[in-house]
Amino acid sequence: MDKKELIRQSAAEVFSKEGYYSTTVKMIAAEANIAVGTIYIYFKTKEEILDYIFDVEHNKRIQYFEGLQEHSLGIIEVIESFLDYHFNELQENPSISKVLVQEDLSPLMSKTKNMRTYSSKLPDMLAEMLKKAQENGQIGNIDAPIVARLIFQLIKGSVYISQEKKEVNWQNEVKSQIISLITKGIQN
Amino acid sequence: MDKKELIRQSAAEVFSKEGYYSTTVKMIAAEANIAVGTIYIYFKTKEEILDYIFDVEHNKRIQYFEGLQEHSLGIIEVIESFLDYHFNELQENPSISKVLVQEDLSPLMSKTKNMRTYSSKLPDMLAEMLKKAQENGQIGNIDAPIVARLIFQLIKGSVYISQEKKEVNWQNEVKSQIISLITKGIQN
Amino acid sequence: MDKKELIRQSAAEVFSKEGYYSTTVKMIAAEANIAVGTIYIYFKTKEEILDYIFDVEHNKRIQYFEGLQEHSLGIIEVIESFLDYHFNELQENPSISKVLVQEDLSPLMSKTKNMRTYSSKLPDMLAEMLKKAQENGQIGNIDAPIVARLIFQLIKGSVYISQEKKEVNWQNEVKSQIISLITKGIQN
Amino acid sequence: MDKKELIRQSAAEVFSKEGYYSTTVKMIAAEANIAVGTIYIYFKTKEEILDYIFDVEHNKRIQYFEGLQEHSLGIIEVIESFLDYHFNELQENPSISKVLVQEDLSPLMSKTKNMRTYSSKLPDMLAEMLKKAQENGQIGNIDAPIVARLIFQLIKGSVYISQEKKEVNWQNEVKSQIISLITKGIQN
DNA sequence: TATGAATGAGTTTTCATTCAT
DNA sequence: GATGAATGAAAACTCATTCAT
Repeated sequence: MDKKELIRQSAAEVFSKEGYYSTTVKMIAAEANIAVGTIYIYFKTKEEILDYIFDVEHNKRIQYFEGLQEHSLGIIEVIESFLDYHFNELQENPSISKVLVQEDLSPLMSKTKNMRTYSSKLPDMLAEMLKKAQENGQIGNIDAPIVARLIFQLIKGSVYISQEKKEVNWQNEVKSQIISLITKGIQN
Repeated sequence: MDKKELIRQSAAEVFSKEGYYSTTVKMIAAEANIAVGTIYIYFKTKEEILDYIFDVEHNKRIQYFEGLQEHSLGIIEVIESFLDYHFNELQENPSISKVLVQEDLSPLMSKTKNMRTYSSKLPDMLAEMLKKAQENGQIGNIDAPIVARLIFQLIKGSVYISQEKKEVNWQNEVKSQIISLITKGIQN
Repeated sequence: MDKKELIRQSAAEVFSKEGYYSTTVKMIAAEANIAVGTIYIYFKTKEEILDYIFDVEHNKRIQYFEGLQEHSLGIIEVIESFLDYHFNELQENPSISKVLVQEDLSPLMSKTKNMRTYSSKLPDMLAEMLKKAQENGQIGNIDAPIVARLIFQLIKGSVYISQEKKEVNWQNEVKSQIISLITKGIQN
Repeated sequence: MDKKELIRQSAAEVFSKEGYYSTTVKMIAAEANIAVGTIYIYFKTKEEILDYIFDVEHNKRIQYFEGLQEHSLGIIEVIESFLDYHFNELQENPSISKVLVQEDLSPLMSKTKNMRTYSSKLPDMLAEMLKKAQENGQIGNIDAPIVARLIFQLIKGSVYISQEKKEVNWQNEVKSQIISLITKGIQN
């Protein structure tokens, strides 16, 4: 397997369990079954690993989002689709999702470029879509940029809420409640 | 002024600017104009300071919440009141609010007992109120515990969204959009 | 004893035995019987310790030199005096003298500011004195700046030559040969 | 070109710019356009490369010196010849000369055998010649071993002095001042 | 021979915590 | 109680050296 990829996944695994700051590079190396030095062949600093995790995941989401736009779906369906994607990822890659949410929610914590860049790109894309839906009369009179951000807060928050109970039913319930809240919330 | 209180506020100030892990005890001492050693008279560890910040703030909020219950307000008014309280705090004590949200959102990150305890207490209280409102027919058919949690995610998220622009108008707009989203979202 | 002074001397001791690069901060701490961390209270980096050693020693020499100028001595006496001072230091503080010479001779090695600044100041002062002596007809037709530098090379070199044999007689002989070489060398 | 020779020159190039300790084996490999592993086919350790540079250069000088002896020149001419050789090398192979002088001047720094061996061999040969010249009455009453060493200090020092200005004139002036200083210095 | 990814011991530096004053 | 110098464990990161290809 590609070493960089191995490191990315191992790092996410440990970050999600311990948090970025409590994770040592040695831990990541142990998780990946490689030597510390090897990590530094692929990444200049520990922070760069976190950056890379964001890079990859955000790009995946942005691409997914862009893909959605081509299908001329209603705004509700778009949000629903994205939530599906999100919950799917959460189940398949719980560690990476957790890292993504965890660190993204503390923008004050890290000064990394990537994190800042991405953390507004996705909401901005959604805002754009909300605006169009508004012009089409699909949804009510809302402040698109703010509501877009609120929606992402709900999506991110779902990671924590999901964690409280492990049952699949709970996760589905969380998703359906978010959908319901948003659907009704953006109507006129 | 009470030393413990001085430390709490100074710590919150620095935590909010630098994040918990990047803050050194020396920085807190400098901010408080006292010696490092003094901090260790009032707190056993650095983590205990963070704990204490949570302790105080959560208690304030819980008390405020309990106070609200006595006034037999409608659920929407309760939420609105709490949001008022929250945004007021955000303006008066931006640093403490930021710390509260920042570190609370990463339950995975810190192993502190207090934080875990509190982070579900407030949602549980709100869930209780939502349930009653539901029984009264005030609101629609929702999953109270989940929705309560989602509402708190929105409140927490508002700290970040508020930060994007400094204007008071923006803050008011954020608040009103949250209210609107929730109000419509929990109707039948 | 002053801690900074203790560190300076301990560092010089180890540097002189092992060389700057082969010396670890742990070694310095061990030599000084203190903890590594203590060193970092007084110095920001390992390099700063070297810098400080230079700072102190060069300043001593510059002051000594300036003191000599007030006594309106002949140029030969000045050089002789400085050599006396130099050999005296060499005997009393062999480690510091060695470090001084060792690292000063490798200007390419360290990019430190102090070292560069000082390493030409002393020769420049001597050049000035040589020039005046020349104008007075005390000495012959030489290129003052170059000869000043050559004289310092001889002085520095004497540290190594002195090391070959430990006998005091050898050291005296080295000194007297340097004096003789210079005295005759700068005559007409 | 011979690989070992290529490595020697590339290493000298980098050593002269960065100093021995700040040079990594990777840098040498990059300079030579070969792989790190290749270096370890020809040299067992990094130190051995430095050793080899000394080896080659000292041998060149010793051979040159031995060649001089066959021409039954006067001592002054011998020194002058050697200086010519030295300054010529300095212009043609500045990097190697710098390394030679830089690292050789710190016998305390490296524990290498070769360096120690050579650093006294050349002075010893010169001392021998001085002694004979003394017996012939060519020069005055000096301490041959010491003066021989002082002469080499001047030669080595010239590398640094030469560096201060790039003009050829300056280099010539340095050489002529050294000759003059020695010539007059060893007369009776 | 030649390669360069992998190794891990060893380095500098930081910082929570202690304790003599 | 208050101080802040001292501590040393632990962190991030480096780099000479090895070895499978």
